[in-house]
Amino acid sequence: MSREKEITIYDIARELDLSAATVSRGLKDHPAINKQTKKKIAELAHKLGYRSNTFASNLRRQRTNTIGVIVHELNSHFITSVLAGIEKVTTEANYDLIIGHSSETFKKEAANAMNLFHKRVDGLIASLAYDTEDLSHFEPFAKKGIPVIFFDRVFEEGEGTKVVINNHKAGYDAASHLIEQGCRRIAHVTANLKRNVYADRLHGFRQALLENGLSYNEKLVIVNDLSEEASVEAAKQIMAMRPMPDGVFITNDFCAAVCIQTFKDAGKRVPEDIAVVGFNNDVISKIIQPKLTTINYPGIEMGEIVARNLINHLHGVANINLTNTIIIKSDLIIRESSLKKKR
Amino acid sequence: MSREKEITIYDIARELDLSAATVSRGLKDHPAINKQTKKKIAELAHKLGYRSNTFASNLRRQRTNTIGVIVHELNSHFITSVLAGIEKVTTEANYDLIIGHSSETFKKEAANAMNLFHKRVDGLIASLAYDTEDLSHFEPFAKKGIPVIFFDRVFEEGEGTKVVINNHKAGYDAASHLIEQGCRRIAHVTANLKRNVYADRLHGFRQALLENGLSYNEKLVIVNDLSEEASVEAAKQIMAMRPMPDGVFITNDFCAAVCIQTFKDAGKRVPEDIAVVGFNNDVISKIIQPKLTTINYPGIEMGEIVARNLINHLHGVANINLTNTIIIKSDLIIRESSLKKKR
DNA sequence: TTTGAAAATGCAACCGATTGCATAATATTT
DNA sequence: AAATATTATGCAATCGGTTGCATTTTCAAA
Repeated sequence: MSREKEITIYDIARELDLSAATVSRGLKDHPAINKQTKKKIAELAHKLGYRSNTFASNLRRQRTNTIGVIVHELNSHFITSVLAGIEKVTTEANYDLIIGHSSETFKKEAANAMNLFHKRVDGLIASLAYDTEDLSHFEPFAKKGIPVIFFDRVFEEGEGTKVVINNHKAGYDAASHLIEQGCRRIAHVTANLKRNVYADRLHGFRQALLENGLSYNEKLVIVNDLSEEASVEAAKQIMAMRPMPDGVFITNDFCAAVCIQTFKDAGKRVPEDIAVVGFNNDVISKIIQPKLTTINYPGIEMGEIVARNLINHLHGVANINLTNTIIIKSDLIIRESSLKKKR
Repeated sequence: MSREKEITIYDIARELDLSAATVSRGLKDHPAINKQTKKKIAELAHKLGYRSNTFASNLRRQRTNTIGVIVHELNSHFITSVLAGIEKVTTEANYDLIIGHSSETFKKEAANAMNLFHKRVDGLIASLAYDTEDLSHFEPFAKKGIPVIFFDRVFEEGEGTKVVINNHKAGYDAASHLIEQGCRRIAHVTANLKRNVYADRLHGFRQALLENGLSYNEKLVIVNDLSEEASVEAAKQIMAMRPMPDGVFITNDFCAAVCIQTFKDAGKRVPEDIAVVGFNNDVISKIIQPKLTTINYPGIEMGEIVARNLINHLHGVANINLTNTIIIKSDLIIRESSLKKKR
């Protein structure tokens, strides 16, 4: 394990009988440097295994070329898609990424925010945890003028820029589809209504009912934490409702999958006895039986849009403080779990 | 957006009429500094909103207190568990984490490795991509004496330290269980046999067959890439085998779920017509119908062990170059998909 | 009061890349 | 050949924390 000495621009400068300034400029293709010189520098740098010292550079330049991302979880298809989109754009723009996840807790979210703040990210992208109820942990960023963009799980009253899907429309579409399939008594399983995504979907859901002459009944709305146990429980509650609902809009595919399983275990048929619409278009939606009708989020596009906006702001070609909300469209994907009418 | 000035130790030193050296030592609880002084420093630092400049510190100390992690994917329960374990240990030891994922391609894995190398991580933890066939991209680390530990997907011939589960035993257990359930013609769906995890499972599988007086038939072994399409295809191949196998050991839960679905669509009953054992104990294994018998990896423990070993090495209290392989046990979790004998 | 040891603090040289400004080298024009 | 413009390079300060060694302060022992 022979520890090689670290090569610096000074080593290169000495060997080529140049100044460190020239080497520094040469390495980053500065126009004032002679092409021949640049070539010699690049070659020697490569030969010696030179690697730029980011710390020295960051220290001097007072920026990090790093963007922080805080997500509520990693193990969802949607989130990894968004990350892929962010990654694509940031990589192209030569920014590094630091990803933190909050495991859906406010505490870890705040800790992550502080951590990224201390790491001096140039910008931050965040999706809020399940129980986050104020944004004070992002204030240090605002004070230092570090841009923050929220996506998906946002705080509607909050200041910053937000990128979301039209959750209201998604809820409206889901309910309309169920009604169109002949459902007349539709339940809804959702989560923390303080979170915009869930509240908006509920509003859309409700509007669709009312517009179609159905009544909106709060007793048919179940709020839980979308865990496995809670999902089983929700399914049981639904089956115990009298009369039993003939359709349900469940705001999460995993939860929907568990509910369907529970329905089936109890001898109910999906979609005949009860039609189900989920949310997210997670991998699971295509594997379960019957395949799940769901709402598709364009994760990659969302990630790209978020990242692009942030980077444009950092480059000064746009200002996110002028934009407030960007809405991305989402689609209903119809599969068997909701098809009462055979086509 | 008032951009606050950044506070440095010099600001604190000036205000308290101390030297920067004392402030620096005071902030990190150096024993030579007077308790009163430390307190004053800490208070003022807090009051002014001081944040340490990592770049200056890293530049001077020539280390980063950062550990790099390269995984093949993020969206698996196993991987996120491992990450949680790593995170726990590294956080306690005050190390930061940079996580990169290769999307199962060698190319991205190598790019990630270079990136982490340039970021000067103090150590690296990696699980190899599907198609990685040599470890030359990790050589720069070796040359600089930066420790690298591999987990799960490793290169058995490779130098470095490895942490794995006993894949041979897992394969053996899976096959033994199927045999014990009365299966006599058992197929196996697996992936790239150059990857240790798959090769070892196959060996164990084979040994169990032979020990139980069954013959090992290569024609019953399907090698694919575990994608959705490949899984459907594999299931069809199995159904086309004559006579059709009465059991199958599939080395991935997702693939197993798709196969089961395909079997059911074709009118085959699981486990009556064909018993299925998966691998990973992914969330999905509990949702599908019938629930999937599978092998459980202790992800969190694996992450903790990997991280602990790395950090001990960095702290000089252990030397990973002396250890070669650490094997963690795994268990067979029996659910309905393999239970031919009713209990 | 002097002395010695222990405790607390300061000095100053790093770490390596960047960049405004000055200067040198070369090319172009009179 | 001299003067001017153009191109290429160098000087030196700067970013902010760290650390070996020197120095000062404090306090107890002689």
